[in-house]
Amino acid sequence: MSRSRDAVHEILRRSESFRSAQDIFTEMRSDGAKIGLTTVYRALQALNDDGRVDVLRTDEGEAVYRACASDLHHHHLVCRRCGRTEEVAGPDVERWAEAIAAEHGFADITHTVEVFGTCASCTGR
Amino acid sequence: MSRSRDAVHEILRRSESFRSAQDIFTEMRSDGAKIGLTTVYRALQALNDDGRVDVLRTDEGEAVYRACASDLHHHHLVCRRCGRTEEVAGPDVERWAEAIAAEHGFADITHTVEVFGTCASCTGR
DNA sequence: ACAGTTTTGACAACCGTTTTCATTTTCCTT
DNA sequence: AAGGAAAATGAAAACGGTTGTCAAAACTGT
Ligand SMILES: [Mn+2]
Ligand SMILES: [Mn+2]
Ligand SMILES: [Zn+2]
Ligand SMILES: [Zn+2]
Repeated sequence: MSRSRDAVHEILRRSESFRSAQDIFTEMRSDGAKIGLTTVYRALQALNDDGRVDVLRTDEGEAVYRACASDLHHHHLVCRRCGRTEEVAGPDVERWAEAIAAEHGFADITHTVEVFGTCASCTGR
Repeated sequence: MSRSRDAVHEILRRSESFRSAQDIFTEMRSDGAKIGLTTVYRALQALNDDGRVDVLRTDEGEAVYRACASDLHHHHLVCRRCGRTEEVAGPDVERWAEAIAAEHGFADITHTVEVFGTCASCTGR
């Protein structure tokens, strides 16, 4: 797997915010690329397995993807209006998750933390 | 809306962990209740609107529900093995979310924080 | 060039959720 | 109690995102 995986990754790297599979598919097609929706899904899934993209679920249950800017563990601050996304580090949250888990006897911890809000430029309008 | 909403709420209150709509529907039917899947979905949605149940999405995108033990804002510590769930308060996380959002000029903040791990009794085996 | 392997994409199948709509139940006014 | 408006219900169809199928196409090394 390589040709189309790179193409999908490239789209994601050029994107400002999270994108859905269908969304990516549509853009590639209208750019003249001859790619199938299935392949887009496969590429996204492979990229995610390799830790090169983050995936998160919208409240409506759609999976949206974004190329990670940093290789390190991080979280997201997403504008619910325009989709703009900041990657933020959260040492405090990490510690909290570990502590609260230990306190309840839970091991082998992972966590999901997403913050949603209205970004500065969207607040103005 | 009332009869079936209460029934669904009751199922949830008796449950130890998060339950899916289909799951609840199956249990109610095999208990002899004459209820439709649609009504279960409507009940869950109403209960969630009223803040009486929490909903979260599994990694597979299925919505799972649980009656809130506390009326206050809280988060979840979920055993990925057996589904056991603890409700945990996180003043530190709340502060962190507010701070990180303000720092980036985001307003009108909400956040989702879920911690997954293996609970004490599941670790033993 | 050849055979073997991997990748691809049109299409169908899937699964959870929502919509539709006709029927039933509940509630309110006589 | 009777009648009628309003809300609730459920079977079935529609929907939307995702995954599976399978034959064709693109690579791989020899
Ligand atoms: Mn990221
Ligand atoms: Mn809860
Ligand atoms: Zn914005
Ligand atoms: Zn457990």
